Amino acid sequence: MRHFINHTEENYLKAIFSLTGNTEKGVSTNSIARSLDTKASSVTDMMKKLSEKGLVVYKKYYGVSLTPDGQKIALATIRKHRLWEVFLVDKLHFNWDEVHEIAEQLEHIQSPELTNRLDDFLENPKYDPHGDPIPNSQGKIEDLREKTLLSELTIGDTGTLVGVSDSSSIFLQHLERSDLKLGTVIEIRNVFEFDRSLNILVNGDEKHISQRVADNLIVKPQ
Amino acid sequence: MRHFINHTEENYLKAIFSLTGNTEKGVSTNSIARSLDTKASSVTDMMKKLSEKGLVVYKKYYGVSLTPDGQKIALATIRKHRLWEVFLVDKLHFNWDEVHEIAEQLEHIQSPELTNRLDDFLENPKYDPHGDPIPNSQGKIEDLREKTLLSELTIGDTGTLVGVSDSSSIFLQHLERSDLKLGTVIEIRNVFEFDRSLNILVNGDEKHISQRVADNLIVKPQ
DNA sequence: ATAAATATTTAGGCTAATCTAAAAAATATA
DNA sequence: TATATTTTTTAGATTAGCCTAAATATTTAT
Repeated sequence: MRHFINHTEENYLKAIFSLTGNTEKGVSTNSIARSLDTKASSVTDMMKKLSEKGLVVYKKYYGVSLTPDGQKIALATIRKHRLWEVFLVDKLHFNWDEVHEIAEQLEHIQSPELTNRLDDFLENPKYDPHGDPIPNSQGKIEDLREKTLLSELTIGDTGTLVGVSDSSSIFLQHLERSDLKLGTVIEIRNVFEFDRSLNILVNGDEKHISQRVADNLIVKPQ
Repeated sequence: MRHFINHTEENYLKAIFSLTGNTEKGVSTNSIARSLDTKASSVTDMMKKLSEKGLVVYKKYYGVSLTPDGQKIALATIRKHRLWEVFLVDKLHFNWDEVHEIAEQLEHIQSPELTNRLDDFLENPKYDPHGDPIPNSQGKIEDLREKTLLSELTIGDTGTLVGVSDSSSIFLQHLERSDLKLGTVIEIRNVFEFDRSLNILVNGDEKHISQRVADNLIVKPQ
């Protein structure tokens, strides 16, 4: 039984997917509302609808989780989003901090054929411009990279920046000003106990970054 | 005063634009309804709305026409549609009969920057895969080609196929089967008075086509 | 010029997605 | 454990876009 999924439903499914993370238990109504900038009562309404469509498991007062079908749609949407981001950066030369809003629109274009051809055109990229892995056409995410947060490293350690946990343009622009891009090699020179801020060596220059920043940098240790 | 224009409104404006053609007078409610596959009463509702937004001139019972603002939006939408069609055919290798539906979705993506960068990426094409001219970023259509319908030519005349009046996939697939693509040179060998059907020479082969087909082929005479 | 046919608008409803405010359930606290 | 706080759901409205059926205006035909 084929369901037609719209824009709005895709956004709800995507939000539930990312809020679920690795945890087992259901996602709260409030957290979904916060993440989609809407009200809890609207979320409740939508959960009833998605539940009837068999895309989420919803029990009153107990939060929601995705069914396999719901997960498939969420992953397909994420796949589209990330592929379009690659297109925007690699082909149209947008900066990595400019692509999110546009990809939010493009991710809702319905045409599996388009998505797969785009994937081929881009030469089947494995990661988007923020280092997030791109699900394959089966919806599977294969991310074999060894990675940790920069804030987990200690003095003397070196890592290559392979991703960011926060893709907001304000954060990405902040990184640019510190010369930090994907692929940049970072060495920890000092960690200050007081506020957990750090001195790092980037392209031969020593810089000072806050814990907040270090917490959002994903690195491959060397 | 910046107005937010959505998907639906863009479709109405586009429909009015193409129904207007070169004529002076307003477009009828019924024709808009037919072209958008909706009801006349829905059109009336929308005309009131668009009229309040200053995008159409609407007087009860007298049909509608676009204001300069409305025309600008219609042309911007057409520009996006045609650029995306070029992308789909030239870069993703879709056939010219497969791109319309997808472009109908892509044309609503809101980002002037995206449109202009796409234009540059495609090397500023002047025509889409069906030979329709692409408005520039100012919304101006510059089509200096001398052209007529194939059905206007007479025996012995030769023309190059530069466009089609009907972009439906059924028609385009029909053309493919007769070896007719943009750029194909066509010579009129015979016109049959009875049904205005014709014999044409295409790539050294003589073919027979109906008047209906000839009426939808736009050629540059030689 | 009048009647018939056609086109358009109005009136009143429907659905999806949202909202606010009130009610109910779950959780935290004393 | 009883009460207070927080979270979630329900109830009832709202808006956009659409619909049908009825009313009205325009156009065509006699």
